[in-house]
Amino acid sequence: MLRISKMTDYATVILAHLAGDEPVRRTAVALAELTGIGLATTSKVLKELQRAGLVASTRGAHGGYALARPAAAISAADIIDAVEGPVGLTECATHPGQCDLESSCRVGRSWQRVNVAIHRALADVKLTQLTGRDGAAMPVPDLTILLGARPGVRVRA
Amino acid sequence: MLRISKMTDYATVILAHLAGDEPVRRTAVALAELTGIGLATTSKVLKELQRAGLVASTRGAHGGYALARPAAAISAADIIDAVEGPVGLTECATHPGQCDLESSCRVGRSWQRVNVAIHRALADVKLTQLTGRDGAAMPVPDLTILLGARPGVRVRA
DNA sequence: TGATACAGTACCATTTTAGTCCTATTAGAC
DNA sequence: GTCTAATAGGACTAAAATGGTACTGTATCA
Ligand code: FES
Ligand code: FES
Repeated sequence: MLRISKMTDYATVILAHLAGDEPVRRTAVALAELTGIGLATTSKVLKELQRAGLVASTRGAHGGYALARPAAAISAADIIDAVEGPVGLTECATHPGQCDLESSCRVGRSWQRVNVAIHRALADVKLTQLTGRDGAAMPVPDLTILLGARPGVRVRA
Repeated sequence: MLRISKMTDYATVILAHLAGDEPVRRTAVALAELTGIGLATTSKVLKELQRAGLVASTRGAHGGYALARPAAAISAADIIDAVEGPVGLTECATHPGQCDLESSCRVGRSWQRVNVAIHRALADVKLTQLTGRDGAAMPVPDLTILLGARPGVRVRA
């Protein structure tokens, strides 16, 4: 099945430790100890998250990292995009026209649609849900794979 | 974003060429020519598809491959599983208990649920839809990410 | 029995991933 | 000011996954 990278998993774990009940600021060292992930790696991940704007950093003494926005406003899709970059579901999807098979292949577009559908689904999964601290059964994101829809026939967006 | 492997894309292209209006049987060589994929690679993919039970093979003269079931009964999930194996979304998901971080990490389970949700979504996307030969806007799989649901609270399954 | 076509698998090259390390920069404390 | 705690940004390496090829064996049919 589809796979998220280890780094993305790390990122989630780290973010979860920053998503306390009120906003906390923690140093990379502290987070490394809390999570059990190697310091260097923790640091690397945090830098990526900061570049992507998911965490805010402060340098110098008493510095550290904190969530840039509330946990409820950070989605699984955000995390994945931050760590893994915006690579598409298929290779052809990202560089259209580059693929040799494109002539005999009517498949690319479809995968691409699956792609956005999944992405959209993941965008509805918030960090609060990933950490499990989100209380009772929440309003379920009514996600609909719109693969079948002809272009423009947006179904239940 | 999440990525399917090139091999999976190949598989889809190949399957698409087997999914004519009525069941066709084609040799690996023919499929390689039709699709533009290298013969060796085509062959490899076909073997995997046959092991997974998606295509049926006949050996010897006049042999070849054909779909093992109607295109409408083959899903994107089937294809991915066949080619990429049953690896989970996270590493921890597949070998529970193996992960060092498992103590400080309450994330694994959640990803796993995301995993099954996506898998379920992909199971509703049929080969007919991937090839685009499925006529008008089809009944949309009413897929629901059930991440928020507490265990047992199955939402709109 | 020979030709055709699949089955299995071992193999290699390339790319991607995971992880480390080093240097620069910023902020605060004394 | 300058020392120290912390992040920023890379370069770099080792290990694994991926994509692709080749070879050997086996089944089927004319
Ligand atoms: S394989 Fe590249 S466009 Fe379909
Ligand atoms: S990282 Fe392995 S269980 Fe969460």
